[in-house]
Amino acid sequence: MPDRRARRHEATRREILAAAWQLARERGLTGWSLREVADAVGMRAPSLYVYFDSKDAIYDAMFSQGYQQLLETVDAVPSAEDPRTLLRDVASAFFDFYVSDPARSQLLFLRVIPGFAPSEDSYELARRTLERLGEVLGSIGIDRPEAVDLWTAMVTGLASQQVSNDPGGDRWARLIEPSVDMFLARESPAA
Amino acid sequence: MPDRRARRHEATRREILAAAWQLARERGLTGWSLREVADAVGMRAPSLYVYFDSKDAIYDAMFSQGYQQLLETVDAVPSAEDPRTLLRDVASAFFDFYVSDPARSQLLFLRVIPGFAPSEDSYELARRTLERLGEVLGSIGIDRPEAVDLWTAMVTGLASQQVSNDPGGDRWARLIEPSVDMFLARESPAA
DNA sequence: GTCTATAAATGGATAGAC
DNA sequence: GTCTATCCATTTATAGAC
Repeated sequence: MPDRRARRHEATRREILAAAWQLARERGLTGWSLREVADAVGMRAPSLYVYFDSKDAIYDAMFSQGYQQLLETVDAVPSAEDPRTLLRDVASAFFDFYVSDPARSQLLFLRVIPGFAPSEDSYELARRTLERLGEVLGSIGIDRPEAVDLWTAMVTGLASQQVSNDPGGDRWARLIEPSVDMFLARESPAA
Repeated sequence: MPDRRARRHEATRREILAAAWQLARERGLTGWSLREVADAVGMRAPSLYVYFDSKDAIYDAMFSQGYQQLLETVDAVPSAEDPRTLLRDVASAFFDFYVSDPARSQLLFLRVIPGFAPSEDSYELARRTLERLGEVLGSIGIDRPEAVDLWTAMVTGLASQQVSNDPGGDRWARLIEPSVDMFLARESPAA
């Protein structure tokens, strides 16, 4: 049972990540230091290096965790036969995901941190997550790559505008349904 | 003619801003220091304080300059009677503006710099610029606020995806025309 | 695994001579 | 207006004792 120590180690890693997320939400994705993370978990900064090789390694773990959460979010959308229903549900889920944590969205969807690039593994997870999103759209016949690209642009655009220009409001949230209708009118006129 | 000195002062300010833009493009919006800006213009860092009160003051001037450029970009779009033509031109102009300088786009459209907020004046310029954009859309009958919001979300979404997921390519650029058609099909079915 | 101590660098900003 | 000198804070990261 050598797992005892390994499990504790993993738990502490998670605790550190949770503290980093909290700080990122409060002061911006790049607005926190290792000292502050250490304080938040009751450690001194150097001790963090037992769990992460560098600050960028923390960002990388956050990146990975964020895409894991997105994957779960996508998978949690109830399947539906009706394209309109499914599209609305997926769009809402993604929109909420994006808006509920703008710092996370900056990390996952924008290149905001100077010098940081996700590791190979993390990038692969991101790729798989977006691929899954494509599969969900494919399940209702949206399978042209251009259609998928158009859909992602539309939904990320709505969410990004909501965050930047009406934080806390619903000015762009209210446009999800009209957008879905607009999209469907083009992509599956039969429906 | 006390302008001599004032004009030189203004010219140096512009030179400093140009250096800051250059560094922002090369190393990311927040990936540069005052020392580096000073080096780039052949000064020492403290001398910059003759021209700007702080680093945030430089960001504020960049913010203002960026929206000024966007205003000019919008105004440079040839007026057209045909909605489809005008929408395509405005969308392309905005898309190019966004994609051609991602660091500028982060500054203007995303809240990326911890602790920085534009001054009252700069914010007012931003507001006026976006208002102008609304007027251009209004000139072809797109005047419902929801329609304008939907349009901005769509175009910023396309540009943002282009920058993040296919830098240097045209994967989302090719979707501008289809997007405009999709939008028009909804907003002015008569056309 | 956690600590103290400290390196080593960098950051923005100020004081004061010239 | 520009400089040198320097402050003072902060940062990430390492060394080594416990």
